[in-house]
Amino acid sequence: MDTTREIIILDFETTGLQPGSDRTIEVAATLLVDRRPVETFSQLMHPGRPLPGFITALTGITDHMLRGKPRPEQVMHELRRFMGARPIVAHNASFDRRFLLAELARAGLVADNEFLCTMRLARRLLPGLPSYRLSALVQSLDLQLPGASHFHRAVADVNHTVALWLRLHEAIEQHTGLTSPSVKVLTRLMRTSVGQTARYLATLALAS
DNA sequence: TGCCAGGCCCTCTTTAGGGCCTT
Repeated sequence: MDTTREIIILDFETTGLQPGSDRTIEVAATLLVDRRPVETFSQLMHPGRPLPGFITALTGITDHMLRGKPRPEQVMHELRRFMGARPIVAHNASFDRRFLLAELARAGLVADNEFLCTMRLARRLLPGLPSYRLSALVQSLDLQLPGASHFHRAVADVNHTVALWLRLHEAIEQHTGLTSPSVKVLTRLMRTSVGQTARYLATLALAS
């Protein structure tokens, strides 16, 4: 699927950093059609163990909030249907990709969706910023959203990632004239070294 | 028992090391 006309913006909250031993506790996924949010899937999940104190402090999610919630492997079936084969966008996408594949595998599912990373794209399209963590980008690019100020909750982080995704499209259009870059172009851009980005964007501008 | 990721990115680099980013 080489078009970004329909795309999924994804974010997981988890019990830690290791997909092999940690579990997902919250997911949010927003379907964008022609860059407009159409539908959001979100769900808290019970990881089957008490939350580390650090995670409760980071996310605000408590054991009490997860009581009675479905296990991740139950939620993955619904998430898989919601995402379909659409490309997936996430901030530091390798993290969410590894957790998605691990939880899908526990549910007996697989996925081969393309992944696009707003952090890697931002480093190339918006160079010179002091930090590329999501909260810092939201602040430095003035992307704050009403009612979505709590970072490290899945829906809020997805909403901020949507805003960043749209801002990155503005930058691509400014540099190249492309209004709807393909997955292939965005993947190539992500894999271009930071130092070679200007050259690649110039190539795209000439071709468009 | 003790320890615990993975991958990108920069630079005082490439026979490497450390910081960043995700939770």
